[in-house]
Parts: sequence; structure tokens; C-alpha cells
Amino acid sequence: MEKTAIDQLSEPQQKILSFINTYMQENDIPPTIREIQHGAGISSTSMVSYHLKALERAQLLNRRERRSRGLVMNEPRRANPRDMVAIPLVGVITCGAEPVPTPDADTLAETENTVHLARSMVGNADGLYALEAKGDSMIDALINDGDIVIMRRETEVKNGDLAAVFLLDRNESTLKRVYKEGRRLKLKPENPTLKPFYVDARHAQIQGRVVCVIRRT
Amino acid sequence: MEKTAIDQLSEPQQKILSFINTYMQENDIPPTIREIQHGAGISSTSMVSYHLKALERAQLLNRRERRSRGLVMNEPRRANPRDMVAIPLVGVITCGAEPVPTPDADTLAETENTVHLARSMVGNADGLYALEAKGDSMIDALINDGDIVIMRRETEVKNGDLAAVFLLDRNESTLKRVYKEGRRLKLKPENPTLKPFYVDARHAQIQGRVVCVIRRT
DNA sequence: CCGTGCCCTGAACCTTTGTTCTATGATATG
DNA sequence: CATATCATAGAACAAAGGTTCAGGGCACGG
Repeated sequence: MEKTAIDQLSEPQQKILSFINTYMQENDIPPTIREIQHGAGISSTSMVSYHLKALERAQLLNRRERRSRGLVMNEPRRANPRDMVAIPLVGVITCGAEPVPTPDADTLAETENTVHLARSMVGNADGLYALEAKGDSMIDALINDGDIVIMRRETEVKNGDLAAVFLLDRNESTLKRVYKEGRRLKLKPENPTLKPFYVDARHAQIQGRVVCVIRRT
Repeated sequence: MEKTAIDQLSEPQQKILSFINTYMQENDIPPTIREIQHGAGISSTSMVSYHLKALERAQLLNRRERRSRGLVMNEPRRANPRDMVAIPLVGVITCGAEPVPTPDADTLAETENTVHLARSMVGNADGLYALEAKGDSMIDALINDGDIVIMRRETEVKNGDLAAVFLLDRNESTLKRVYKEGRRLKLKPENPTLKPFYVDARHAQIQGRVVCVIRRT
């Protein structure tokens, strides 16, 4: 029974809470005491302060003392909103031929198409870019036409990582799980019904690691 | 050549920009002028103001006049941070037997595991829940062990939607593209190398629509 | 040499904003 | 009834915070 009884808050407190929420929706930053006062129809700043203390006791928000706009909402349902990453959608993976494009700074700057993901899904944003899969050729990586592949530009990967590998002798790139085995690489399709195969490590070049695959339907 | 040349900003301006970014990462709200002053090692508030004006001209940020913490970052790479959805991870899709769990309000409230996605990826948050795929049995839907499937609870779907269908006669559920054809349903595996098959519409029950599939590696 | 465009200093000014204090009812609580 | 406790009003204070101004140095091209 110790859950925060959001329903049995006094009416002004409910008003304050909902005002704060809509305000933050619109402005991205918390309101000031006086903005709350007017927005929630409270008569004085001291009353706002009074109610805020109550809401703080009820664990519905925290405050940073004496900082302007020092409200911090306690909403477990909402992740840290800053934790979103925009990933540039820089190109297309086609039949496997031609190297998967690895973008440079210029192409990144020109990209207007982006994919948004929570940072918790992809970690650090450095070197991330997104590719759209075209055609059925990536089927052995369980990737379908239209899927979005999130890549991180890297030249080395750990054993078992799913990576984009450019095969010099075939002049094509492919997405496979990579394992170093002496001076050759074992490339294992993501599709468990298919067999792995092997290439000379000197004829393969790691282009990036697959961080995430997304299929929108 | 009219692109915002982020590289040729003066050193103090770069410092200010990067300070604002780290500050907002940590605190969720923009810094004050004086916080910038100290954080970026600027000698006076007027200098901060001066540089902020320059950055504003360069379209790198906007300001709300005379509002405390009135900075608004202009980062095309960052979406509206409020547009993130937390989706409860309610269960597991196993071998296909037993219905895919469709959560009720209670189980939703108890969920502590959530998947965060940009609203732009999934649309409305209503009825969304997430399932983790276990085993290789979903291979014909191009879904692998460990993949996260984002579902929206629905009982009707449009032709061609990827949906979870519970087959009464086999007592199992499966993810397939669904097409109505008279009084039977065509169920088409997501894997283009496999053939579709047909079931009597009265023996099939739509449980939800697949909104998105996510593979983290 | 002079204007122009930066970058900078130091200070002052005034609004915004968080906090606090006193006084006043209303409502129980014994 | 006396006395806590809660909700409220109004005002004032002090600190935080945004803005502005007068002035100085430095480089560079006319």
C-alpha cells in the first residue's frame, strides 16, 4: 500500500503536476515557480513552494535548491529524454557487391535522413551510421528488404561480432559473424540454418560492426 | 558553401558549445550564462553573451530572451527529446506453441524492463508491448534468438501486415504476413525463400501487429 | 594611418526567480 | 474549549541570471 497515491493529491497539486508536464512538453525545460503560479492558477509563489514541497515528499519530483528551473520530474516511465541518438541514414546495402559505404564527415553533414534511437539501445553515438537494406540478398544475415542496419565504423571487431566485411577477392561486402582462426577468418551467417565459411584474413577487410538491426512494418 | 561551418568556430565558441552539450547531458536543462562562463573558462558574462550571439547568428542555437536558461540547441541530429516511448518488455516468444502473451493493465504496471524507442519509429504508444524471441523457431519470420519484437495489440490488421496469429487447430501462434482471401487467410512467411500457406479464417485469431523488430548485437 | 572586425575586460543594472516570514481561516483532535 | 495541523494570502528579501555599456587590444586590408 505504499505506492505513491497520485489520485489522492489535493486539487491544486494535481493542477501543478499537470501544468508542469504540459509545460515541459512544450518547452523542454521545467517552469519557474511563477510560471507554475500563473499556469496552474495558484494565488502566490509561496503557495507554489508549499505544494512543491508536498509533491517532493510524495516522491513525485525532486528539486535542485536555489537553482532556477530546478525541478526534476520523477517519472520512471519516461527515460532520460537526453538519451536519444540521431543516426544518419547514409545509404543502401544492395546485392553485396560494392563496398558498404562508410561515411566521411562531409556526407554526414549533408544527411537529412536520420534514424532516432535511445542511447540505451546503441551505446555511444560515435561512428554510428545507418544503412537501408535493399533486395533479398542479405537473407542469410536475417535481414530483409527495407530493414535498417545500424553500423558503427570500426576496423577491428571481437570474435563473434556481427560485422560488415569486404572481401577483396570477390569485390563484395557481406554481413557475417566474424571469428579469427589463425590467419583466416571464419564467417558465419546469422541464419542458423546456413553453414559458415572461411576466407584468408589478408583478403578481408572489416568495415564496421553491426550494432542493431531494425525492421519497421 | 552556405553550410554552418562548425569547424571554423573560434576556440571559445567551440568550448562554449561543447560545455553546453555536456551540461545538458548531465542536467537535462540548459546552463545559465554564468555556468557557461565558469564551465567553458570565459572571463566574463558579457563575453558569454557576445559569443552566444555569434552562435545564434550561426544558427547553432536559439535563445528565449530574458528567460533564465533560455538556450535552445539547434541540433538537427537530435530529435525532440520528449518524443521517446518506453515500451514494456512483457515476455518471451518461444517455439510458437502457446499464445503470444498479450499483456493486461496489471502486468504492464508491474513491468520494470522497458525498451526505449523514438516515437518516430513506432507512432502512437497505445497498446505497444515488446517480446523477446527465444530459440530459432521464428526463423521464417527472419527473427533470431534474442531479437526484440515490438507489437501493438490489435484484433484486425490490414492486408499485408505482419501480425501474430494464433492458430486454433494447431494451438500455436506464429508471426506471418496476413492477407484475407475470401474465408481463408493467406499466411506468408517473412522469409522470401519460403512459400505461403493458407488457413481457415475461423481457426485463426489475430493477436497483434508487429510494429518493429530489433536485433541488438 | 584609419577603419573594420574580432576578441576581451570590468562593471553596473535591472528583471527574474527561489525562499521565507507573518498573519488568517478552516478543520480537526483531545 | 484549547490547541495542533493544514491550507492560504500577501509581501518582502536576497540571490541568480540576462543584458548592456564604455573602453582596450590586435590583426588586416585599403
